[in-house]
Amino acid sequence: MARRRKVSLSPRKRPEQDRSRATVEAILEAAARVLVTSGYEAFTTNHVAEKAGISIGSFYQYFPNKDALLGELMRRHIEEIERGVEEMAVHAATMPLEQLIRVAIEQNISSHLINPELHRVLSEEVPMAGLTNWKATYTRRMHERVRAAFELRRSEIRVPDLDLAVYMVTSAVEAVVHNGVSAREADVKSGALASELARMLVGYLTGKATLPQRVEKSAAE
Amino acid sequence: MARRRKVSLSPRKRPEQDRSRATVEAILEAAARVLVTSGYEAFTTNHVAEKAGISIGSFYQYFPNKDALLGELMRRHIEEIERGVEEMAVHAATMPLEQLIRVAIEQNISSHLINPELHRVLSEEVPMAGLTNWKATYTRRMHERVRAAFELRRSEIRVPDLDLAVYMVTSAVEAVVHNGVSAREADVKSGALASELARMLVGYLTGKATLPQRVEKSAAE
DNA sequence: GTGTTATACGAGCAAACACTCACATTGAAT
DNA sequence: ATTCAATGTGAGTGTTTGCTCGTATAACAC
Repeated sequence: MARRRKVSLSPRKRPEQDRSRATVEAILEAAARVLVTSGYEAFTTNHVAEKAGISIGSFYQYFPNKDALLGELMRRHIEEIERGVEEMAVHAATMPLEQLIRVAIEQNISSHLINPELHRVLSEEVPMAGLTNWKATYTRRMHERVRAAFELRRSEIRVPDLDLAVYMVTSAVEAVVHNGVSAREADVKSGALASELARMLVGYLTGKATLPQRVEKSAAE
Repeated sequence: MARRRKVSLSPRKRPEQDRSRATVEAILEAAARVLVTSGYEAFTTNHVAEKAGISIGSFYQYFPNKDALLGELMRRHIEEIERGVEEMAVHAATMPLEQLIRVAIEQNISSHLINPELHRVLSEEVPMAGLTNWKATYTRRMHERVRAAFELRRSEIRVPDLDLAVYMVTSAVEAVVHNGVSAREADVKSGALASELARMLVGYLTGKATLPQRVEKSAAE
């Protein structure tokens, strides 16, 4: 691997005409496709350029280096997720805790289903060293959001340390959903995983555990 | 990066004399040290050999390729963890559910504290492609263990689907502890994280949530 | 001692890959 | 029609790095 020299992550040149904007989009699409179908191992600048149907020279007209491409890809992916979260948050602002939890879990599941394999590769395979850590920023923002929502419902919540509770809940939801998308696909689709997770978290937060509902033979979706 | 040719992961040659056994140990120690101090990026065969104080030629006497070194490192790490789990399991075989959960959580925390940074690098940075997936095997074994423990206590547990519950519990514990070791270090040390996690899981499994205990100003440990 | 095997060495090979550069083509404004 | 900036090209360069192989030394057997 040749040493990466440049640290700049911003594009070398702004595309001005439609032709070049299309080139940039083609690169980003090909990049996502390569990651999804062949994993990070096959993610080389030459390979992406080839799959995008452009020359390697054109690639470096718009991206200063490989990391910049990865960064842009990740930025867009997170942007897409946060759009969904934002919508949900507005809509759910006044919901009671129990319903809020349920809606938030379903929102998280939707995020994971936008492009599951891309999401998996981006969060598991791509080495974070050397590129702005989008994930950490996303986690922090999510933490703040959840904390605010909990504070509005503080009287219902019985935990010794609200910050710790926020950490527990976000960490558990993310892991259970993230792994569940591949390991418990059926339960994700039927809604069983979401139900169980909601029950777990509501019980934890309110101190009043609810008994599991009988789940119908999944006539869902 | 030169293409990796060999697929064999077993050592090329067995060390027979003490001298060579020491070489192998030196390599493995240096490898762990490199991963911990400089991350996977700096993990090159030449670099590891240099840090181990041996020549690159000697390295390839005992490891057919780079992945074999990573594999052996991971195998040993998981072996160490499973020794601890095994001990705990014997000791906790007849405990009531609540206590079992608590002990298991503390066991998981111990595992993460053996060598936290090595554990982090191995599970987050090292690319799994091309090396026997130890993690999947470990997860499967853990799943079976937990399932057996739950079946022994089936009457206390109120969930619609035991397998799903096993997945939820293992997934949540692993994530909360794994991330907690770096993100909530103080709460891990004080035991607050373990308490909260236990409360969460017992409530989820039994349907009877316990109220949070007043946690003393952490005179713990 | 002599022969044999295990161990150690490290210069250098071959492939991979990020990235450059000199040149070609396109498009739009004048 | 001419000009010039925007865009596109791909062979080639420099570097990294996994790994080999010819050779040297140490340990052991007799």
